[in-house]
Amino acid sequence: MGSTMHDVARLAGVSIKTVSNVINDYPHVRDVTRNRVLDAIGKLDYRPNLSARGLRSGRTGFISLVIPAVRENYFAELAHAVIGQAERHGLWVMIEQTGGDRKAELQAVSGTGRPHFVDGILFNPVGLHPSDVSSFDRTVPMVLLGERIFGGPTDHVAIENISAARAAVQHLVQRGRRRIAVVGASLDGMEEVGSAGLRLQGYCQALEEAGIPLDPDLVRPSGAWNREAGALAVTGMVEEGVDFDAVFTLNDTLGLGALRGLASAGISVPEDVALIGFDNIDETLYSVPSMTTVDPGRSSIAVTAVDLLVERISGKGADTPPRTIRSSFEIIERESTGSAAPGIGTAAAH
Amino acid sequence: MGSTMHDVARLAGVSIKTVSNVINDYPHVRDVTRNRVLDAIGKLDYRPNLSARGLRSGRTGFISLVIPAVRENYFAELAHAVIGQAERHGLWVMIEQTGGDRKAELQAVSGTGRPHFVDGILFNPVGLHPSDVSSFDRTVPMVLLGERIFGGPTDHVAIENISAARAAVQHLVQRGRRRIAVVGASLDGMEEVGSAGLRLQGYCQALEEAGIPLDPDLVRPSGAWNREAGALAVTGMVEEGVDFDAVFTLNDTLGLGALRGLASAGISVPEDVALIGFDNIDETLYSVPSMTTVDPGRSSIAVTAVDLLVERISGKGADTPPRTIRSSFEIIERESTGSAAPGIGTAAAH
DNA sequence: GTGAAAGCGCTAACAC
DNA sequence: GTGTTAGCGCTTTCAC
Repeated sequence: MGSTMHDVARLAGVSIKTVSNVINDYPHVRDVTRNRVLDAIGKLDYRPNLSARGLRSGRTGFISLVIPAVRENYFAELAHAVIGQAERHGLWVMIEQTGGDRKAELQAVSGTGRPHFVDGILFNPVGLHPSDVSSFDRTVPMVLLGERIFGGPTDHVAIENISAARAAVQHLVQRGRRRIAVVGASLDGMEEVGSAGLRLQGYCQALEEAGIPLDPDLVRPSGAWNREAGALAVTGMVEEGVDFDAVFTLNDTLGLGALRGLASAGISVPEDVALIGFDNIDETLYSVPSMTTVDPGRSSIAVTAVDLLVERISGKGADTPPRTIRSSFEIIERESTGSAAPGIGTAAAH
Repeated sequence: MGSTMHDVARLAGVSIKTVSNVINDYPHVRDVTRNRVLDAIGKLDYRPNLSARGLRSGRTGFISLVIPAVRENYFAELAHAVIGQAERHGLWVMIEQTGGDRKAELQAVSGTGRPHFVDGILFNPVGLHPSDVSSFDRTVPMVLLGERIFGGPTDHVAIENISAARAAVQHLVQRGRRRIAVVGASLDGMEEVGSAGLRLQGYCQALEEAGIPLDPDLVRPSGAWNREAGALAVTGMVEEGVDFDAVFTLNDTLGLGALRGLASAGISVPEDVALIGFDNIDETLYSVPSMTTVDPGRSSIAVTAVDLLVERISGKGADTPPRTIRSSFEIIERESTGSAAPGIGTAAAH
């Protein structure tokens, strides 16, 4: 083990309290004393023991970020933003992965079985039912990200899934597309309040507004939201001879896979088929063709969420009722919906 | 605060020691007693306080993974693998980002100023000099990942940068390419032992073996190893009228950017220019065209590294000298170097 | 097989 | 402005 406060105090010829004062930036310490202490700290290579501090103060300086998987780009970028903002508040972030599984999410967030450790939780649910809010851990502050789970006991930074998805489809409609496929959800799941259900609702609303009838053949479920599923969804449509001139993938990763699938099928984007994604992950800028997508305001989500959490942790506004902040989205137009005449290729073959 | 061991002990009608025994799976506890304790734990929703446990036992159950940025796909995938393997040993992982900056890396890993907390450190250096090993924190077990920094005081899971890079270039040579550009390093930095320098050495060796003279115009430095830099590097060559029929990007992200840049320039891959990357990140499978790359054996690196670290933490083999494990690499051939006649396009214009 | 008690390193009253 | 001291919740040695 390393040296302790006592060692530092002894070497500096002061009491342990003074050492503590210096470390915690307590203002009323004379410069001479402070320097003596800092000297001793340097000499001994002293580092505070976080366990002891946590035990005593009830604060550990850690928050946890509960997400499906860092490996998914959207969450990697979210984590990046969260870590950065947390650092500004002097907080460390530990990442807890759930795999998007409802049970694992409940486990992570109900606190059951989880040792008591973090000062707060940032939670991006994916598989949860709205009724699950009742089993949230109430003993530690929590902020919800992403989904809109209304009436929960916690603060919530919500993505405007429905209106953002509607805007995405409107973007395609405005470019003359009529046979717009959606990848990543099934009509059965539309009642659900996860991203899938909500974004699908937005899709339906946009079609209705444009007077385009809903064609079930164009609604393509996909198990996971990964590249493989995206590729399979579009090649599936091609094999089945489904006629389509545009694709709205419910996230960018599906979109990147779809782009890949379309290329394999010899379908050119955006000439034959236009494509729009959702998330604005880094890669969409560098795909071939670059991908039009919906930016859900990820970095502002991270900043807002961390700030809300810090406020709750600090106890300020303990009596403030749960707040819901809606993040603002934006369509980022790139090549995959750019220019060119719509509806040739597979669509023309119809 | 939640309930403590005392509460559980009182409710179960046993002593605090017995509760501790149950929690820590101490074998000699009667089933009746154990069940009574477990009941009480359930009723009180008791969760052990990790700070207290850490303070008392000297173990926190956390290891830290020090990487440039989760946001970079390679590291996101590495983190994923590490978290999974750590879980198997009952360890949590906290991610520390350095931005690839030498100072930040030293800071993260020298321990100076960092509170004493984790049981072990997994460190993937990127900007470090070999001499920096002297300032490593020796008070906590550490395993180095990736670079080959010889003679350090720690275990080390090394990527075979030189031979893997040589194999990548050989792969291009075998497909008839002669004007092979390399993106991501400069000849000035070849003496350095970072990934860039080592991989560049492999490039040079392969050329020499193939009897291809080194053309400085084909060695393209790039500040960062991101998509943008990859795109700029290839468009830069096109604008300068440099003749090339293949590109070796020192990582996949550069490669994805290069693919994008080549597409923008109207150069087709692999017909005009073949491309090979390094890392085998998920996306290379779904890029258009799919990307040939070097798989450095990431998941086995993660498993090996965590296992080595756990061994050091547990104190087993405390007298074992530092070990270096070399991970085995593999060329994953995909479309970007597949088929087709080499050296047309820009190369033919030469 | 279970209990009593010491103490890990720190923070925060409270004295002075 | 600095020192004394109690105790956070747990593990662990040692009795019994």
